[in-house]
Amino acid sequence: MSRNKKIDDQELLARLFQLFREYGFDGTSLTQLAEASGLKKASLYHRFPGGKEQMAEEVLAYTHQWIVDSIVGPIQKAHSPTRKVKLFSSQIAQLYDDGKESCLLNMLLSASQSGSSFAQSIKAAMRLLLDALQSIALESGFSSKEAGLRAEQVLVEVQGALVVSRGLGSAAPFKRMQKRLPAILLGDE
Amino acid sequence: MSRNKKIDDQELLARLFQLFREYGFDGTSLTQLAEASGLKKASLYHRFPGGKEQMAEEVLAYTHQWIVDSIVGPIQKAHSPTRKVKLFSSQIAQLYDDGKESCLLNMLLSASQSGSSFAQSIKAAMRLLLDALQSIALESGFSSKEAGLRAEQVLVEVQGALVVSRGLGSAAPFKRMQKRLPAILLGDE
DNA sequence: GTCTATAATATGATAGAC
DNA sequence: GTCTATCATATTATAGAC
Repeated sequence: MSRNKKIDDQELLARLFQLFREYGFDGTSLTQLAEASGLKKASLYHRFPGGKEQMAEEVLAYTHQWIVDSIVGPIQKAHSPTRKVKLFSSQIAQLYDDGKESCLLNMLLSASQSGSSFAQSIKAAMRLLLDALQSIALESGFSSKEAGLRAEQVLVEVQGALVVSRGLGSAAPFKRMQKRLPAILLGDE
Repeated sequence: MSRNKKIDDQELLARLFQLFREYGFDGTSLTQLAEASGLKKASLYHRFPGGKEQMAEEVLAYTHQWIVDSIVGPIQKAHSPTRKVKLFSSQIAQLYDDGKESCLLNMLLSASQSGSSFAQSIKAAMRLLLDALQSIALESGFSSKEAGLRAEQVLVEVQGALVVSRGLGSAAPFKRMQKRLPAILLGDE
């Protein structure tokens, strides 16, 4: 029934995701989005009647689901806090290509005030990550409050490492951040 | 001799800085830059023949100097590592308005690949901060290598806290990050 | 140094055929 | 669902008067 589609929704969103995360909302043009997807502008508007803004919103939803499927899910299934941290570490390394790629949430934060409601989706995605991280710290024996603080610290370190790694043009800060994660979440300080 | 200028260079750059840091390079239009500076577009081109790109480059240079004058300088003059950390903490709180404002370096990182050489200026500014932070850790008794790592960790935490604070719409992560700084740089862990 | 006026182009978006 | 063609507007940038 939907074999008329030149490109399926998942692959389409994946292509748009790449552009928005590299150039941000304002830095990405419909021409780029059309080229990357292999569709003409008018076709993109057929798939996203809300235009560029809807594209970015759906890319955010796509990212939200990626976090659920590739971070939250696997972590829940892992059998020990140590394994969970390792999983988290390897999954973000994949998502950000060892710190060479930026974070979509950070890139769309700029356009957040521009009327649209990216802010809400960004906040929801961050909360998703915070909850997953807090559950690890809880299982490690920390109090609920302390686990929450450590989850936040991890999110801060991840986001910061991405900025610094890109700023310095080196993956080293990201990798060193990865090494600090176990101590923060498991408490081996 | 330059009382013909409607607005002096420092004030002009300060206005452009505000826009670039809030909306990024692509998100800031010449119309906005003109309005914020009180100059017409053509006048902006007279001051910045290289156009918007030159404006952003000079704003980066302006930021570089701000770091030298308001971070590096005061830290050098402070008499103890504890005072230096306090100074750093209060200066970044001022620069980022307690985490409510974003970092120009992060915002211009997106446009870095777009041909221009923002990357170099961003890297230089980060190195400036890293050097100042490392000098504090060194004075605290850490080895050169360990001091370098802790300086990097602080920069990572600052950048990350800004992203997370804006993402969650709360100044709390930034403030909690500030509380962690003394332990990292002075070693009270 | 600043201005009005304007150019050249890119942008987001739509109409209508297939 | 995708396309060609097109629109209206916003964008960066320049020419030339004051």
